[in-house]
Amino acid sequence: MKHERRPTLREVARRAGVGVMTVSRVINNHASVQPSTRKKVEAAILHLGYQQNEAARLLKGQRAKIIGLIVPDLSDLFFASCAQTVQHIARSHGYMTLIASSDRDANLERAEAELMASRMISGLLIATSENGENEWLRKLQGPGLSIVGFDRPLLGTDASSVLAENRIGAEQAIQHLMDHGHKRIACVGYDEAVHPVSERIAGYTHHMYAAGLQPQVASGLADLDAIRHWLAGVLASANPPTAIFSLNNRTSTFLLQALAEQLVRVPEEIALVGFDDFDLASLMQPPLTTVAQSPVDLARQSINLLLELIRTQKNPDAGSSALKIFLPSRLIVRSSCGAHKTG
Amino acid sequence: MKHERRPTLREVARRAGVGVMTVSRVINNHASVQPSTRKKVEAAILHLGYQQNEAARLLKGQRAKIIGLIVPDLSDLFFASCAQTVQHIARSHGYMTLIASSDRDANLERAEAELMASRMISGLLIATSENGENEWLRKLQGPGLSIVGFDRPLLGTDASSVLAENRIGAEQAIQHLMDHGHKRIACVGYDEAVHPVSERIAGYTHHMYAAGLQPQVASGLADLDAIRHWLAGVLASANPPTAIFSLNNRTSTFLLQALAEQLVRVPEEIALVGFDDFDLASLMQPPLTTVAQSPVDLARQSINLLLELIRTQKNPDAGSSALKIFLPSRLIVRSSCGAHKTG
DNA sequence: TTGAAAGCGCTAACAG
DNA sequence: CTGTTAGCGCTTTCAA
Repeated sequence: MKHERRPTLREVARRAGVGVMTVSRVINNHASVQPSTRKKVEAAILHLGYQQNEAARLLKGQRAKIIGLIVPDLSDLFFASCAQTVQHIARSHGYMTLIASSDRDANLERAEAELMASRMISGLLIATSENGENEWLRKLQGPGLSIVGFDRPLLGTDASSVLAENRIGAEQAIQHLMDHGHKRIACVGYDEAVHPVSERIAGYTHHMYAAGLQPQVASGLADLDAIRHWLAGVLASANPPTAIFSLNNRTSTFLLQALAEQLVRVPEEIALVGFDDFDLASLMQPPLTTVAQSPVDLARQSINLLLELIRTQKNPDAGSSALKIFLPSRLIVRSSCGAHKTG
Repeated sequence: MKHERRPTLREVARRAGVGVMTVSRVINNHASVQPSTRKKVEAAILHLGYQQNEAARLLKGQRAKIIGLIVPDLSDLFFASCAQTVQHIARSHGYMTLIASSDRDANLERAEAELMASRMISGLLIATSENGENEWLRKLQGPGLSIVGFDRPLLGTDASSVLAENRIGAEQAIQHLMDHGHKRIACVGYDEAVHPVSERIAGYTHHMYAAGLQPQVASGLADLDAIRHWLAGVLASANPPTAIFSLNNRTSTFLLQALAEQLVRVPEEIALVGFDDFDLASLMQPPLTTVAQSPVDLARQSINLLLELIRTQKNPDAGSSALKIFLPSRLIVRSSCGAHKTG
């Protein structure tokens, strides 16, 4: 089989009996082209199966019809769902998606972002792992490259971001527990440096204080053993908590496991509410009450915003400040909180 | 802030006091360049922070340092883990990764693949959703574009693929159940048209026959209600199965749920082994015995093979046939199969 | 071993 | 409204 070169603009032009610029104009929906001419050109394009050569466009300084997506960890189901949605919507707008995991490393994230930028992507969607100010990002935000943050704000830049209502979500959870009479509510988890988690902790803490209760947060507990150890400790204390607010879905399942091991009945002896819903939450024993946030909604809003920025070429150079869009979180009441009685 | 153009080959050449071609040669490690010249050029490159302009290279017919990855569903944890690994290894070799979900649609898959190919990617990694012959893929396999399949073979092409031992995995599971005295073993699941699942069914069926037992497969059961209905049916039958082999991890969890609802004790009354391990399998009640296959290994082997093909530019045009690499699966014995006693 | 020239396919700028 | 020209930054070809 012979290697067929793809037809070029020139060939289309010749076949349509016009100049190359006319064809270029037709393709880019530029200015006015006589309808009759346009017809001829379109016929030729169709006949030859012409497709733009992006490399040539790039060389002329145009942007690639590609958006970049950077997440902390692609094998995290939350971000995987985001990626699925982003890619889906991007495609429907004619964009392909370049993906990268930052492995929770701000330096790697920066390197990936710069690599993407050097490839002339049109937009960058980023769930940053940079917990501090993001100075380098500002420099990438050149003309033509739109940037949107999601799940975590882009501190120190004027890029907009789409975030979940982590504070309010935590308050909902705590309030629910309070409504059921709990006063000693512990807060457990890890990754407290990342924005969503720190917001949850803040929501918890403030809400406890507001109710005149003493917050009690145990952070840095990332694995089952750490949870076991912490649990044994509080169970042996004078006034063990009657309820636990778990900051991550991993800790939620570990807590369930550890509580079962220590023969603590949930929710009778200790109630549990976890942040972040997950597939199997309803199949746990007992079914887990969670604060849910939808990765699909988050991703949809983010990519739509990004596409909108690309379309309008709104360069926030003019000192416009970072817009923050918050998405609601929702308390899904199952059994582990004690609101429904199990068996 | 002024928009700084990136330095070009010409500028490097001028600074080094040589011609552009010399610089190009240095960059591409071409033929012989006088060491002293090379030194000067390298210094200039470093000083100016020169980076290649890929668009220009593409225009000259070179391949982009990009690999494409197509999976059926990015929000499936198995494929998400693959994506994470692929991207990780690709990056370490200087490649970025373009990703797409085919949404289990062979036509969409084809469109994505062609789009990627038209972007001059160097390699394509694909877990195909085309259950039949893959004629169009053959045409993409031009010179310069290497293709590797993973998880599912690329039928009708001479592209190699990396697969899991689905048949043997199923046999392991069935044999384990037989070793514990089970004779009436049902096989339940869905997606029986996709290669890995059909292989599991084949493994199950053959192994049952080989042991002189009657296979009993119920397929197309994709949700909890379907599972419930099926279970109620078999429980009411004259000779209900004493063990179930679940083809998908979704069905495994649904079965656990349905069995609990019908007050069937696992593993005492019915034993259960599921295909595909997952994060929470060990935290289920009872902990699930599963046949595990590692997405990380699968992805690693696949991307490494692909990178090797790219490196050697092995064009299988010469009629070399599709190589198939099989990765072992592993039976993880927990409690649901009855080998360990719970409580 | 090195350099000069040609041109990949496209679009911006200018002519007509 | 339409066509011509001039490169974008690189690599291939050919000459020195």
